[in-house]
Amino acid sequence: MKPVRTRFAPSPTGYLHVGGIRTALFAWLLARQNKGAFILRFEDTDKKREVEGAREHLIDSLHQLGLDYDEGPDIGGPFAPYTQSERLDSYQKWAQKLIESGRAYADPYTPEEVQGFREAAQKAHKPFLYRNHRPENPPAWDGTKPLRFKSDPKAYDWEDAVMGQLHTGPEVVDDFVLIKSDGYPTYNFAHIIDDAEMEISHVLRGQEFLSSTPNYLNLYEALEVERPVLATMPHVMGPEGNKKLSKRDGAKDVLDYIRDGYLPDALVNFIASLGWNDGTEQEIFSRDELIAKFSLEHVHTSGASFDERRLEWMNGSYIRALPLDDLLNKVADYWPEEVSDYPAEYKKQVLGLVQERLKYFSELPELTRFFFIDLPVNPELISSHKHLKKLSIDELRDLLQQAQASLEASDFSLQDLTDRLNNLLEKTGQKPAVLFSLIRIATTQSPASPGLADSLAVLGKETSLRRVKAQLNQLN
RNA sequence: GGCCUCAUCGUCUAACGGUUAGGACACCAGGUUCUCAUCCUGGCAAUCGGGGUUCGAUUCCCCGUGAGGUCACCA
Repeated sequence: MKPVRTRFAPSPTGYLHVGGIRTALFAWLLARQNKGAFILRFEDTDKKREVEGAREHLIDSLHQLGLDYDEGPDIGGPFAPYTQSERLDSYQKWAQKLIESGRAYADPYTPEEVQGFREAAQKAHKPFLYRNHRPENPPAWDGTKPLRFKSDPKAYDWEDAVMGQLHTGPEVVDDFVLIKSDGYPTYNFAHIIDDAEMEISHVLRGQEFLSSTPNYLNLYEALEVERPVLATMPHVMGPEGNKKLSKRDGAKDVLDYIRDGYLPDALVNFIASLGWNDGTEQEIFSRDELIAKFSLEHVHTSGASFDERRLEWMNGSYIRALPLDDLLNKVADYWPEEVSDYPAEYKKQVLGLVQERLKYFSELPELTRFFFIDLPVNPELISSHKHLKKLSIDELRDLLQQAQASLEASDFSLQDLTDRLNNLLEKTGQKPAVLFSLIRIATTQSPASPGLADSLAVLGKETSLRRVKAQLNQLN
């Protein structure tokens, strides 16, 4: 059995969105499952489209998600270099071989002439086939013209590890460009050569390459190289569900999710669940489980649309499962600015109270700000409260003064606070919905907070009473 | 337009000829001494349409319909 070697081969033209990273994830899972190798390769044969900094960005994305690769542009490997623009000699060598065997020829037409053929085909509502215009006596290839593949059109039946048995007729095989007039190979040529030279065993890629696969099969034959296992991934669709997820339509950079405080494991779990499932009702998979259970046979053939709410839920569930100390480390950069003077122990207590409310880390400031600063008294919170708005100022003040008196005598242990709050309910004859809401608003000045006794215990006596007093001043 | 692929709740999906078509997200209602959240309980909600094959079709076949992809010197 040949070793499993998979690759992720992006072009450095931008960032990775969820759809793009999924192909990388599946290739990575397959490699790890089989104790094989996962390879990163840059396909930078279109210099015009290249984006400054994209390489670093792509590498960072893989690192952040924990998709480690064994060979790549920055770490080298037995088949280096792993950047196509540094492998031009290889493409030249294989191109020569095709020329010698009569399977490649120089394209004598100008781009305008080819464009003319294309438009004529379009007008006639027929697919464009260059080979219908194949020149009878092409000039020798001097490198200034495109080099085209001389295809051998025929029908193909082949097995795709995901799609199953596939069939196409000869009408889809064409004379595509191998090497452009600028000397760089096309993707269609370069990736075939690289995959062969790098001994890639499984090629995973998106459905957009399905129609060109027969061309690749034709080229494999002409090159006399063995073809790898082909596995075609369905598209990840946008939230509308009707369009391939794309940067154009605002698909988010996976690094943005990391920045917003999504956990890599949650992202990986979520992305894997888009188009793959182990056949059971399991939803949450650890990374090790994914490696153990992944299989191409269970990758779906239909596209899945990306629902961010489901990702939020999943991330929240990962956050809740985290030991508090781990969570504390991970959220270190997400606290509100006002946090600087507070000791780690205090932050940990606060975090313990909001852990189950956190869907992603960047929510932390809005959830915890009142633990660190006195927010200005906001009369709206009472005037728009469904119970409190019915009470008079005098009633509100009276209730709050009773609470103040009791809290002044408290040691602010959670137990004592709980007892006192219960006593206050009895003494005032008020429902929690009234009394607790009032104290909660006074001490947090926020529409929502963790439980009252918990919050008071963490805030401490001095802060709590200071805020009660501020609220009382406002009620006078 | 040609070719290719796909089709179960709004969304992610389970059911590889026999189930009251299951789970999860979202949503709604109730419970957990207040809010938000967690947790628990309950609810809403799907096999695109039409033909076959079969004792029996979500499942197999055909035809429609719909969706996506592709037809570049982009990948």
